[in-house]
Amino acid sequence: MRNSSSSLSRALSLLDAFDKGDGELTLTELADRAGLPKSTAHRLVGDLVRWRALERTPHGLRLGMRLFELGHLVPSPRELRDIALPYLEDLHTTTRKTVNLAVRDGIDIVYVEKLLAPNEPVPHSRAGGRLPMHCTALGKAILAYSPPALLDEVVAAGLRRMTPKTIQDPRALRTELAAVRERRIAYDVEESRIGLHCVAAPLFDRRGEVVAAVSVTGMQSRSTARHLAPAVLTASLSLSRQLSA
Amino acid sequence: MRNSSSSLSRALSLLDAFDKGDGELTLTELADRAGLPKSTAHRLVGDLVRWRALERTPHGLRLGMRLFELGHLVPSPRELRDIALPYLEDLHTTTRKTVNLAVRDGIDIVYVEKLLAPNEPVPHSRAGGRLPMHCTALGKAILAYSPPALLDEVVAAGLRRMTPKTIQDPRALRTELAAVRERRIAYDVEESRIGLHCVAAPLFDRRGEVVAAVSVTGMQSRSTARHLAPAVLTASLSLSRQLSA
DNA sequence: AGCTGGAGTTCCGCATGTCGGAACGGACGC
DNA sequence: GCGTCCGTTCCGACATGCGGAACTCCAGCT
Repeated sequence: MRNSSSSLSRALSLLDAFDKGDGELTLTELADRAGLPKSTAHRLVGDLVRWRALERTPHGLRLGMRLFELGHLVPSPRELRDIALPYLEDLHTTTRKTVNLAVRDGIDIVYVEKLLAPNEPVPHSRAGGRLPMHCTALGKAILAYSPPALLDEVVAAGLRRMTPKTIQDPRALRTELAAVRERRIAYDVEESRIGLHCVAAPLFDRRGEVVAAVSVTGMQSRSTARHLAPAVLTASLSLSRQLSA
Repeated sequence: MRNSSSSLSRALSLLDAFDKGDGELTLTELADRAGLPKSTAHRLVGDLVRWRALERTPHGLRLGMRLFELGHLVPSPRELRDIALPYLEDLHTTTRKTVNLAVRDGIDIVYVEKLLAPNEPVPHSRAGGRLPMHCTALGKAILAYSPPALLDEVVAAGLRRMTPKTIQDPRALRTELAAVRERRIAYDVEESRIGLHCVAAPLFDRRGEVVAAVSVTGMQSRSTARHLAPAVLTASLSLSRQLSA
């Protein structure tokens, strides 16, 4: 098995152990999660700490500043964010809601930027966070304009149920996406989290391919969501034009 | 030499090759920068691509989304940012200037968050960016309240000249830091970039140790900088109190 | 076309660096 | 003072990473 054999991929599996929530792990926990013998983990961790992918704390290990730095250098989200930020801010000040920018990554979306609504408490997603496409407005906006093969992938991976309202039937998802194409707007009606509504619109690059989506979220009713659709759509059109320049 | 011998550190040196500006490199460039034979680089890159630390593009390789994700999970900046954001926003709306939050990393500061002034063009630093401590208000604010050994390290590393006004004399730096301690405010008068003024104040955790600093920047004159000092100081005190909770 | 330079990829034998069980040592907390 | 769970060290066997060299492919010249 070429996959887990190389010492590099063993080391990377150590880093993977951190994306399930907890910010701090002991060496033993780390070795267990990564499925490595303690002594192997120990040696690899030594290198990772030296490079500052990991940091030692009094009680264990956690991800280090080097990863923070590199994460901010990743070109695809960085360039998109730099262009989009002014538009997102406009949307934020006019709607006074939480504004999101996300890109596709495999069959998920990854949040690139999130401008929080003033009073809102902790959101359930964050910049750098990942959610499935089928249950988010952002994801559906992107999926609706992607090649059909992507939808097949999403369906094949299974439409995981996040709330009682999550779309789980592939046929229902198909007709939903057709509706999205008609409006150029996608909704999420408590499909990723109960109580959460969201309106999103796709963003296209100069080749006319979907690369990302914008959304406004955090409202309580379906009707306010509909009410905000024009603002989101307008922002998405301006931004797509900017991305084509 | 244990350092460059392990295959893991070779792989990490490939990632290091990206932090000098350019977002996209060819395999050969990458191998050269990392000082590795092409065939070795090729094999390692294969693993990194599989893990999505790197992505292949038509013309080369660039940092991948996995690093973006992990970068946002790094606890120390993340937790600080989450707590500080509301205070930064207050400072931003009241001053209408660019607001920065940075932590110390070795003898540099690393920007954790940056709220841009509305009209300002491209700033010279960004979230995830790194600058020396001795030539920035943020750095001096942190350095002034750090153990003396740190100052020695900074001096030993050499006070690199960024502009004609950069402090290069260790004695001058010492007296400057004493002044910072007296005011609880640090200034940067075109010491990191000509035309750029900055006011910063330190942030303390519950143990009374400096962990970070806030600043307001982007003004043209020394007097407006002085004028904004009370706002920065107030924000830093509130924030320090919050960090102690 | 034909050539040339530089890109990425493949091959394969050598030996180097990795593997991991097991044993050690230290810090808690019961 | 005893058990437990942590991190660290050791070392022989061996698997794996190493990298020079050779190959292919494409783009741009002449």
